[in-house]
Amino acid sequence: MFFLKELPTQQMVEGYQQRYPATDLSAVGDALAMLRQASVMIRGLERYFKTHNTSQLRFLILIVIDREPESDGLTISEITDRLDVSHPVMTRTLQAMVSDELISIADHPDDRRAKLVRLSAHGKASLDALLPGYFALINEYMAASATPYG
Amino acid sequence: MFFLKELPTQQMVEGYQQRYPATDLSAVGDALAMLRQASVMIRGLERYFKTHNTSQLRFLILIVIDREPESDGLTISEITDRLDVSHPVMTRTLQAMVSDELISIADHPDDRRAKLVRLSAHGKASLDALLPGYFALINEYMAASATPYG
DNA sequence: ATGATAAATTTATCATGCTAAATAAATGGG
DNA sequence: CCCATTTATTTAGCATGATAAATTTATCAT
Repeated sequence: MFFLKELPTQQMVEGYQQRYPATDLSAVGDALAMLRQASVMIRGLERYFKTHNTSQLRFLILIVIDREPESDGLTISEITDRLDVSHPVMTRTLQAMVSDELISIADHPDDRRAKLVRLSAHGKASLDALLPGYFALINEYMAASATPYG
Repeated sequence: MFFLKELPTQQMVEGYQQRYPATDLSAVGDALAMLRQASVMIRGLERYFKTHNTSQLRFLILIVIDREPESDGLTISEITDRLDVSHPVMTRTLQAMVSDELISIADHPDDRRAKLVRLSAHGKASLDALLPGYFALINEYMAASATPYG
């Protein structure tokens, strides 16, 4: 998360420029603006998920399972590979999602170390219920941030 | 933080489009790409701060105090207003920074509820030591993500 | 076969974000 | 002046991210 509410003024960045001449000023300004915009959006999305008693991570877990319909479930490691979180966080989150009956976790038929995670009907329904609001919210944020007049 | 490593393919987004026709597809694609880019950058920046025994929040606290040289310190609320974190997080972080002698916290002369936070010489030196690498890292990320050939 | 190494998952613990509520001081209307 | 409200900060406790290390099973070279 990036916390700075008011980005540095041009003047301030130029002050740093004098001290650190190798810096590409416009790149820094663009980067800070992007970090701020992304942070505001992520906050908005997390708020949306929270009002639906879920979280972005849970939502993305549902998505990555759902978007590979040809495979019969994914292992925990496969899900972790596709999402940039640590294994312990994945373990804990999946266990909570089993409690909430969004997914099922079964033994892997070919590898006794591994487990297969599958969407439940409730999980699939939950994903379908979340998607329209998710897309709508993203569209709102992008429309709000579009530069007027080009 | 946005965790999805591989963004949805065009095909997949179009699949959703059929189900949710009001969605602006290109805006969603742009948004997901931005969220991912920002997340990767924030991770890189946090890693940078961690190798210097600090964090992005501490760094930004130093910055917001430093960038108002005309005022003799800021109150805790003023710092919190400029950075988008909760008051309890600010309290805890400032206390740790006092322990590390990066800042000083003194009674406010005009308001006994409030406190004045000032940079110490060590805090100022620490900020100066962090800035070049910070700008360099941002430049790297922005250069890496610039679209080749336009 | 067996012993070393690698892979999948979990446990333990820490770090850092949050909200709700407590405390203390300032402010402002009667 | 005094009480109600507001403001500044802190305390308490929860949620969710991380890393390090443990456990179990698989793989592979001998």
